[in-house]
Amino acid sequence: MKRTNYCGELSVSNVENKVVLMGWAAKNRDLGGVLFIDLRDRTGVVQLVINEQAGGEVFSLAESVRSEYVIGVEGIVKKRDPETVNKNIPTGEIEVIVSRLVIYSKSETPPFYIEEDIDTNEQVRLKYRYLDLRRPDMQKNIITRHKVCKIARDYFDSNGFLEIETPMLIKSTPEGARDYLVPSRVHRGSFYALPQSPQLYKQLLMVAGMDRYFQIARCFRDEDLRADRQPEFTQIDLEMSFVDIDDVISVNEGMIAEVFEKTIGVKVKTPFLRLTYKEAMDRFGSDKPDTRFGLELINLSEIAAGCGFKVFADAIASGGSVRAINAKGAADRLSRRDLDSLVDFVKIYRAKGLAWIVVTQDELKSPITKFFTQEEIQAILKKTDAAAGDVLLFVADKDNIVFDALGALRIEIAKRLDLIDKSRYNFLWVTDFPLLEYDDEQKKYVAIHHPFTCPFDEDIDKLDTNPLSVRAKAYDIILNGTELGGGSIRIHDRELQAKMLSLLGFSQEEAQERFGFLLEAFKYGTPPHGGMAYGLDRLVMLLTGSESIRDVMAFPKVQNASEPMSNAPDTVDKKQLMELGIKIRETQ
RNA sequence: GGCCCGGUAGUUCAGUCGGUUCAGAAUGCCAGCCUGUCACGCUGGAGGUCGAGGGUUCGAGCCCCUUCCGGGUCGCCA
Repeated sequence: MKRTNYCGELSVSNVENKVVLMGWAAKNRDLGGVLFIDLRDRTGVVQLVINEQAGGEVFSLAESVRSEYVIGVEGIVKKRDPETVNKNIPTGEIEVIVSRLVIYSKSETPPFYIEEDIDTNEQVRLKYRYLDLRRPDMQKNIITRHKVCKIARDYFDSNGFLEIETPMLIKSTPEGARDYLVPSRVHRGSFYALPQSPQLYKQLLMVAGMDRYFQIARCFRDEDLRADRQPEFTQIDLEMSFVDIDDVISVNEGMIAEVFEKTIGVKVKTPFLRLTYKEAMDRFGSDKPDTRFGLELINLSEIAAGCGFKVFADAIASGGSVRAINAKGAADRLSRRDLDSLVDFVKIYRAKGLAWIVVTQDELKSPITKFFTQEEIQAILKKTDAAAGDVLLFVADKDNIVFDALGALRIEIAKRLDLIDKSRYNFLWVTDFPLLEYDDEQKKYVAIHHPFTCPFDEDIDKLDTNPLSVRAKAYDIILNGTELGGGSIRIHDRELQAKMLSLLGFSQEEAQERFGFLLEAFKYGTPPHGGMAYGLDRLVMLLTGSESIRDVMAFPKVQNASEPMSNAPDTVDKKQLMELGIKIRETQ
């Protein structure tokens, strides 16, 4: 038998056609003299009908079919009687009257139902991932992922980009995430690293005159996992020559618009909103703000400076700030107990506490109002636009703690009060990031983006005098509070690159040792260039409405970075280790 | 590394104060019956290392300790 059609593609237009279908038996309904089987393949399900009188052999064979048997059938497509139409499935108007049936393989009873919206422990799903992936919603996710890749490829191709592969076995980079290392057999004691991103190679491709590059690139970072983070993930990576920020942004807005329209039919408006890093932090306490709801931060430092409440006054005196969120009209939805739990919530972010004022018609309920003068209280109420029914929530600390705590609190409150409109797709760019930050632990400057990011032209002078004030030509693209991707214009000047590396604490020798090949390349004519990279998995996660990146990866890893189906990683033969010159040392 | 949540039939879960009724439900599975079902129905049946180990107790699914596994999160992720 040779397949003629897919199950889900049959319709009334196929009525009276003789068809051959292949797939998995999803459900049997044995009524005695007539037997129904739902046949499922990638495209959907269709009902098979086997009548007893149609032929004893086919019927008895069909009676032995169990869930997930792989079968092939030949039959005639028939229109169903109106009273037997199933409106719940797309093929519900027709059915296939089976005349031949082949069982290609039997199946043990699967450990969970092969259907949408199962309520099964993820551990079990991952152990039997091939069964999980057989479920329609997982198939949809994987198909969407394929479409995104295809659309991105076509888009970049038609915009003059070349798809170029870069190596997976590369030199270890000293900064950034922890590398996955691969021992070299030939060079005993030496290691390759798996790429955290194709960063240096794509820049070298620009030096090589490829002009526009893209790649759907696998990347590796040996860091702890999250719902939206895997140690092995995929980037849509691109780089362009002779461009500045606006060029990169507009090419990418076009790509995103096309992806959203062609996958989920959402028309996104371009150009996207742009926020500077400073504005994003001031208003949302985050460099990846979710703008689907309000609850913006309000800076009360001016009012609180020198006030009678020591916690506030001290925070400001030591260079920090006091900021607040006004949860409008939430007074009757946030009980005293809820407020206590919010106090605990902000402590996760190292805030020492959370002060609050509940505004009612005739009084202010709060543990802190007694520390303020009437004037100060009035100023606070005015600045926060407080009205009866509002709840004001304050954090006072160093700026970064205030932002972390209130930024997270903002989202937490929005979730609890159900303020988020899930039908919206709020894209925005965050720009004007600082180039550097000071790492107290390492006692040195570190690049916020990476060491190849170009500073603002007008800030270059300040590299020597006030490095922390230098802005970077970097940009992140944010969707609904998730960082989808980011990039930058790169340094293309050898001197400036060398200066950056020295500012980051690399000695001349170290810089030469680690990045010598890049600096060397820059001697030979380097075009101005820049680009960006998307987290493909996150993008698909948002497109499919998935809660976890694992739901859009065929074979993801779990929190301890292992893979439950194959049980990777695993020990290897002594012989393999011998060849590599590796000995496992027991640690205590 | 820290914090929070979870682990009981194949699956999803309930299990009160530690005690008879505590080895339970639903679903799935198996068998029989059934000619229009589509969550088919009816009758019957099988199915358990209560994650593991230790402790307290006359007695532990339940209390205590240790440990393993999974999820979330902080740190980490240029």
